[in-house]
Amino acid sequence: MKLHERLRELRSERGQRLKDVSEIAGISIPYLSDLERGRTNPSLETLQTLAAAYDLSVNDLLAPVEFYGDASDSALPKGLADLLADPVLGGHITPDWVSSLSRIELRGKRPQTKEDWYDIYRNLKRILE
Amino acid sequence: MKLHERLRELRSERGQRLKDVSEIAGISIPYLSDLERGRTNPSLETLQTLAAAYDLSVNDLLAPVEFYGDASDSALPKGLADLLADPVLGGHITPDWVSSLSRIELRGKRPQTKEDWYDIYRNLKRILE
DNA sequence: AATCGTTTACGGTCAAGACGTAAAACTGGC
DNA sequence: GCCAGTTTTACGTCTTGACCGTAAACGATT
Repeated sequence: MKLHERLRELRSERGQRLKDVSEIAGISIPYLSDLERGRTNPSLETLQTLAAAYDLSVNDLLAPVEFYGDASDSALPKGLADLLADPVLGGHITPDWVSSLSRIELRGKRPQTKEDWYDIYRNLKRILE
Repeated sequence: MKLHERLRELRSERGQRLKDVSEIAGISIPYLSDLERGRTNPSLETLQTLAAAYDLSVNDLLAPVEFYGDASDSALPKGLADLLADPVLGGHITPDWVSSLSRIELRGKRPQTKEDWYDIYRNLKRILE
């Protein structure tokens, strides 16, 4: 997901108009429109005021955004790829689950084996679906 | 922690010189120095190349950085905040775990109750630690 | 002190962030 | 259909500040 898509998502999620966010954030309407269409990028300072307008931290605002060369989306975690390749255990796992699972990590550490991934998958599935 | 402190931290952690990072990232030495002293802020694009130079995602680079008006607590998923407030179940959960758990979602959906969060936490902890 | 390696200070430039105005694209009512 | 009102987009302009090059300052070693 690109940054400008994220920005539009946040606003439409809340059912706000450009005018509303513009007034809250103190940013002009045309510029907001430009940002949401990817015509230009916000400075870090503008990012902060936008995050504040949506009551988010900058980190949370950026969390779903894939930057070019992001380590996480270039390759699947090792064991997860194995799980997906396993027709019986992982053959039916959908792409949204893959992207959800791919984000799991603690200080750069991740599950290693396909069994571990499967275990996590089943546990999350039980709770989230 | 300010962004410029974070940048200096990353470089000194790795024992690199301005020259080293400069060559890896393709950024001039004086400008790197400026960034690390807070004389100027990087553009989002420069942030990405810096994150790549340190082999981090942009989110991980920014994770310890406190922006003005950070509202990270308000962005915590509902039940997760409850879990953290629970002294016996969640009192000992560390910040890196919180940020790790916060990323869990499927198509915008997340665990709702503190019991669900705790269940996931224990399951992940067993595998990741 | 002199030389070498590293970091900082300082100006200049030019891309692009941000805005204002105005046109375009909806939306609903008549 | 047409028209009024609202919301979004296109475009031109200004101005800030990101980024660089050069040179000076700092430090260590001999």
